[in-house]
Amino acid sequence: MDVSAEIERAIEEMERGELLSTVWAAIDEILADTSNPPSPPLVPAELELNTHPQPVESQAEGYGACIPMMADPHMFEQQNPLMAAPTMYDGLLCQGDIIQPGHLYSQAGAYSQGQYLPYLWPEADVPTATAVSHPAAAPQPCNIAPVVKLSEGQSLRWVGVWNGEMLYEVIAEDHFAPPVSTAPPLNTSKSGKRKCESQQDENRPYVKKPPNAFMLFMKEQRVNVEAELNIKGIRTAAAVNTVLGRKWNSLTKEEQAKYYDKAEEEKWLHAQRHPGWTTRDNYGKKRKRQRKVKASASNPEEDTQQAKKLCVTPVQTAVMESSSSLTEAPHTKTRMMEPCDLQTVLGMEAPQTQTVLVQLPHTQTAVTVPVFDMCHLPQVYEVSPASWLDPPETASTSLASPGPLTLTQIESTHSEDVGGQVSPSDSQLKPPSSPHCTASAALL
DNA sequence: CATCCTTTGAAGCGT
DNA sequence: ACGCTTCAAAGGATG
Repeated sequence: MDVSAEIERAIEEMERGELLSTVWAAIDEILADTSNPPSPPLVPAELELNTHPQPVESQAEGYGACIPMMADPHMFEQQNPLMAAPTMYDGLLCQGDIIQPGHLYSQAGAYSQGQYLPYLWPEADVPTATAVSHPAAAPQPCNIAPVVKLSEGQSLRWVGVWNGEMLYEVIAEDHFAPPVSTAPPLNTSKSGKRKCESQQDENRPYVKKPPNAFMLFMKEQRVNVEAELNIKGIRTAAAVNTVLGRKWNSLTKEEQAKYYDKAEEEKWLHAQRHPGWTTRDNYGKKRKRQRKVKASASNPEEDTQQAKKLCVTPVQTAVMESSSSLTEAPHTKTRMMEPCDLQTVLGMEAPQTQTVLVQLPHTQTAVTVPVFDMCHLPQVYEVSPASWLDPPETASTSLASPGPLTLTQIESTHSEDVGGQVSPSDSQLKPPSSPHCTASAALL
């Protein structure tokens, strides 16, 4: 017997409010199974969500290094084309006051030098319109990390993205102390040198710049060029790079565009993994020998101070991801996050997960209230766009024609899967290229 | 062992 | 705004 079909049929016969209650009851039930102490009361259908800026304390580092939610309430007022359609998350989380991925990104804004990357949460001085446009048409997040209030004394706090999915932690309101990150340094370069000076001071990894288009091209073509040059007895990297530079310049715009797109994608991912990071953090850390000698000779202590100053950004983990019609945005593709990245985000081992797909009525996309229980068998709920289950539609028709409400128990995945880079998003229900917006929650 | 060399592009920095 | 500097990758060469 197909359990999913049975559930779907039962759901179709239910009233909406009853259904929502049932959904949340199911969620709560799993929470109760996986949490200790017991889960809070059932969340009412009129789920209260707090999208206003939430002061987050004790998050300067580690797992809790969630973004400072210093947001501007007006950010949610920014119009996104997606929002012209029926609200995503309608009913469950929307009602005009819920997490709306489309609102997590602002539309307008220039990506200018010296400002912030699209996905950054500057510490204090960001005006409302700091949002940046992703050159590759990615949506832009606003400077908000919403806190979803689940019920009395319990909320979801966004902690980052894992495998392209939003991760939330379930937080008790009296339990805001985040675990200390055990994430290993991200610098996996074989040399291990050139770490940020302040890393040792603040135990923070040196985050390298994302590669630009040419770097990606070099990476891809290096082997070929090396093979060619090796025949001639030329093996120095400098010589190879010279050839690669010529090859790059001989490419057509269309050929180069592929690498520019990829670079934008890499940049976006990089910012997802390292919110708050800018190239400024590395600036001056890798000086030429001459400069370094000069600097250290002049005032080494000042250098150290400068290094500290340059690397003040905490490891922030909150990243939002949009979805829907922005199917061409690089970030909408299915991605694998290394276990160590998950550690960076969550500050702990990749959890075992159980996934539930919830498709909401009158919605084209639904919200996720997935839960990671780090102590027991974690539960992950995944709410996916209706398009995952329905035949392909255009974005507009999909928005205009809400799909049926379904609640599907998908499957359980285990930490081995995560370690093997199989994530909740790898559910067979989801076409890899489908737009999606999901969230996960860590239950602490 | 740290840095140079060599390329292009992105971004920081100083003027 | 403009120009210069730094850093991304690579690995042999150099100090």
